[in-house]
Amino acid sequence: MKVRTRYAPSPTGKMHVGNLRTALYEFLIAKHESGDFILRIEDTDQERYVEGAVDIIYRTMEKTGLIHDEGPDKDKGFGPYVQSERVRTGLYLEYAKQLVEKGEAYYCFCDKERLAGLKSVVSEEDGEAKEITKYDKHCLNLSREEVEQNLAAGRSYVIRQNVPTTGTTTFTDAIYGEITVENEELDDMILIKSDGFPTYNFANVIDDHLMGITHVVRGNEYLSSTPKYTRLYHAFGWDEPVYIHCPLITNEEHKKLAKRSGHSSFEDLLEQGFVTEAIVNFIALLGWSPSGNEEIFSLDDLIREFDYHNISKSPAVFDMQKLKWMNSEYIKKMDNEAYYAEAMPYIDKVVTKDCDKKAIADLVKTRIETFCDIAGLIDFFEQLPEYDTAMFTHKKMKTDAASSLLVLKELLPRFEELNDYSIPAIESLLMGYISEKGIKNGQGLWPVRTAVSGKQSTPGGAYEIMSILGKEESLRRIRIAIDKLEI
RNA sequence: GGCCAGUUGGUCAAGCGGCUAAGACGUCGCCCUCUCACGGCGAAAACAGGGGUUCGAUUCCCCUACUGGCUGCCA
Repeated sequence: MKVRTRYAPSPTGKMHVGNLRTALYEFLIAKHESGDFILRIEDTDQERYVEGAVDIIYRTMEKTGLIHDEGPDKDKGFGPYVQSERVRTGLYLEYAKQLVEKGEAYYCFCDKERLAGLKSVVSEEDGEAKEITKYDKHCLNLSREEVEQNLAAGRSYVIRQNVPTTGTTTFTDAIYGEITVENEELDDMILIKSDGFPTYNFANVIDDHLMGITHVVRGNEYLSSTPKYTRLYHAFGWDEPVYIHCPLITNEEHKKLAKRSGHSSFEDLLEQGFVTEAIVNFIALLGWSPSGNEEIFSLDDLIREFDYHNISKSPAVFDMQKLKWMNSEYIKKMDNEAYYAEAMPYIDKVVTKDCDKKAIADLVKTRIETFCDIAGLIDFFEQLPEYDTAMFTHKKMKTDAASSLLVLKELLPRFEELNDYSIPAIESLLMGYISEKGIKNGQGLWPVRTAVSGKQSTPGGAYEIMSILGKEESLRRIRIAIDKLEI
């Protein structure tokens, strides 16, 4: 049987990394087996619907390369692929009625007030009070006539699943194995809401079946409601898909990754200067591990390597440090054209004067983890910072204020005469001077680099910096240094 | 509170009855070096606790602890 997976997001805002990982795994499972990957929009909750969220989903999937074979924009006959459109066909209600006929579901006319009366308050260990509701099957006792009357009278209703109060329900998850729960623990969940829309819990089962989905990937948080889905499949006489529940992704405090973490969404990460491929690579490895020791994977590599059986059971902390490392690996491997295109906007923001910005980009390439790091490294090209002459004293370089002053004063006229400020020309001038004086490289180069940058550490050395600054600015900075040192 | 699940170094993780318990990030040290990086080499660092089963448990079973999830006309 052909593998068919689906990514079924609710359009409620940004692309959470947990959702992105789910989409990625669904995509990889399908593509690993040359199967179909379907996009279905689950917008059954109009209250949470966010304008533009669907576009974010499209954009993210395209940018990350998770291209779907079927979806709202690529109807292959299983559509519509948007649940609100499916509601209009009346299909969910039809299926719900089938269950009512079978005694697996029932109409419920209870109002909010009665439901509220069912709540029992329980106090958690941390002192917080929690309300718990379990429906008491009150409306299950309604006779067929009473139901008909209520319906005819236009009373507001929902349709609930009828779960037996005895026995157990068992399902199998590909990661967690066999899980059995007491039916007593299962609430009669709502299938059709009073606004006529199906709940996620119901629509999800119907659509997965109708669309021929073979593997369902979703977060661990659905593990507890899966028995209810199993009952639904059984009630209809349908085969269940393979369930693949993924461990949660948490923040450093081991709490579910929340919006305020600042790196919870794909968009946040892009803003923070991360490369799309690195994000995808990193997320793939959160909760899944390949058979070998390799960690850098392109999407194609992942398709080849991915085996969902190796998904782990325990939650994974979203480790920014490792993402940064991985990002730096991707930056180092980028070809020049792509790298310049990405880096240039960040450089332009800091360096406004005319100079060889590609040279700046080159200097910074092996020194950044994210593109946002660029600004802090190259600010001195734009403007010589205020600095203290103590910086000229360096024990290991065997330099101090006096020796530096001497070096700079001797070098100044030579640089004034020099017209070719290319790296090789500057290098030969400096190295010529150093060997002529019989001093160590550091003794000659440290003062120059310091003078010309005004910083303790810089990307690149004296040659590179002077070459980028050009003759005029280099001389100006050397003279400033001399002035400072002479006081 | 109830139910479900999880627990290998700080983090991601391999392991699937017998190993000096991989690898990666991070940390630290050394080398390279005009600084910072890059690169190279190396070090420290882990099986939550207690019972079983077994000749032998990180691996299997039970209990405890801790963590997380669910307990919505949200998904």
